[in-house]
Amino acid sequence: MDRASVLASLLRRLDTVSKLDPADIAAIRSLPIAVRHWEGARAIVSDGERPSECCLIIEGFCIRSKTTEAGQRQILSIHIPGEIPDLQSLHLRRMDHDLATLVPSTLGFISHASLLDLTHVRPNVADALWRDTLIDSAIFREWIVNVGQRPAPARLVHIALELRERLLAIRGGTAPATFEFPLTQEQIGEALGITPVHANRIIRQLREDGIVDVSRGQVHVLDETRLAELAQFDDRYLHQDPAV
Amino acid sequence: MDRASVLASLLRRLDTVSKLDPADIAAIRSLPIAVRHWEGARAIVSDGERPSECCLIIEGFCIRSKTTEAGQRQILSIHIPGEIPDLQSLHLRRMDHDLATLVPSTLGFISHASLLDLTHVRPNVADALWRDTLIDSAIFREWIVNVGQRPAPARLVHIALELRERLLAIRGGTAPATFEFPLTQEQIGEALGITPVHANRIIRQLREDGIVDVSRGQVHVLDETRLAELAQFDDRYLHQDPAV
DNA sequence: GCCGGTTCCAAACAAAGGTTAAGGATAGGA
DNA sequence: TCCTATCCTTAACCTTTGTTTGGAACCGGC
Repeated sequence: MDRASVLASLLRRLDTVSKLDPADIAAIRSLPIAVRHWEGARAIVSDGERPSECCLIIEGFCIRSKTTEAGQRQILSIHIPGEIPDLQSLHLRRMDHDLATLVPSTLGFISHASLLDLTHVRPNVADALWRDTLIDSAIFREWIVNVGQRPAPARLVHIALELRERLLAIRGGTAPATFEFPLTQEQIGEALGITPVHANRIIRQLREDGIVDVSRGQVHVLDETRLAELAQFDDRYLHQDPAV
Repeated sequence: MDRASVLASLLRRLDTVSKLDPADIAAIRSLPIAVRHWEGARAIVSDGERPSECCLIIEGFCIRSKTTEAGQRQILSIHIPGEIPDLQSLHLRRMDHDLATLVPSTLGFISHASLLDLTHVRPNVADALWRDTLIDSAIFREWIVNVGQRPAPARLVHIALELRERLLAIRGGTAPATFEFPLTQEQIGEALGITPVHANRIIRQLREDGIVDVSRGQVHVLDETRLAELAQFDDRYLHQDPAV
């Protein structure tokens, strides 16, 4: 995925509901972006830092996480191309969590200065970016429900289906039976609030039950019907549809 | 707490970092607000609805929650006077969760139209409100960590200390040993992702251990030192200090 | 082709939390 | 005053998840 098509997917997302006019789109397109490559499993910005730029994912996967004083890490969200996972740093100067790559990635950095400038000159763009951070927030809410209320197997498949849905939104097409899910079992545990040993247990169980196979960084859906029944996934909280 | 002082506490919060000028403040003060009284434990806006106004809490306590298909409720956040718990509805048309009062409350309703208008005319105000929703988001992140990583007793005291800290920010003074915490044990369970029976168990244990007494809608701190040790509460994620 | 690290897998046992069930306290209304 | 509803409390038992541990498989670098 190159820079042009990533900007396209960013623009597509921003354009839902908020009606950007051609000048808004041109202004976003002409934002200065510094493209850099990043190794896998490397920090982009860390808890406590004060970044001066935001990071657009052009290619790859990133995660946000927080580590407790006791040293336990909780993964907060998974991010895909076309997203700006640290947009909040535009108005929250000091990072309260970590952002890191999951796999080797191509990132585009946009300075806070140019983004702030743009939002002040073009209220439509400000609304669209604001809305994007609000969807981020809606995903956090569902993540709380997931970790707080669902049993571990349902937690795993819910997160997997959310990721598939979001990949679909930027790539188009129909829901694939196999898709990328580049987390180790340890990271899956950190996302679900369980130990890696237990993550292994439920992954094995889901495979044996013929529902889904999570392995080697991929998800293979084995039984779409039972998967849907288990996950109880309803995509309304992603606010993808501009009509509603 | 009357309307003027609530607007004052709202303004104080919005004014951190974002530098509102006198005209911005005057514009916020002259927003049309419809004040209404609400019973306790009543819905304000519900999942799926499309509200046309936002709700400023003038007096009382509110909570946001989501209910799964299986009928389990997860409380997502607790809100206090001076906050606008459904500000996100300004750009996310359809509610993806419920907002309800916890106790009898006085609410001030502000139309989306007048708020949108204000943000378009005054970029400073837009930034301040945007920032407010980003802090909301930061609190969700910490809530995920709480539910995902901490054992149940630490979860409870962490939430209690967060609430005390936020009450302090609007009321001023020093941290009180006793403060309001108007949740039943069932609601505490819904907030922490545990059953009411287990909530009762840990509350009793914390009381027996002489750490904290949670009862009759109040928190009484018995041992500030051991409480802090258990909660591992660090208020940085609340982004209250304009200097950092 | 070997080596050291990571990841995955698995079993036995321990602890935390869920379930069910039932009695007791409290407060407002008839 | 009694009645009723809600909340709190407790106990016994069961299920899920954590802990500890060890081994197998895989992979990149030498």
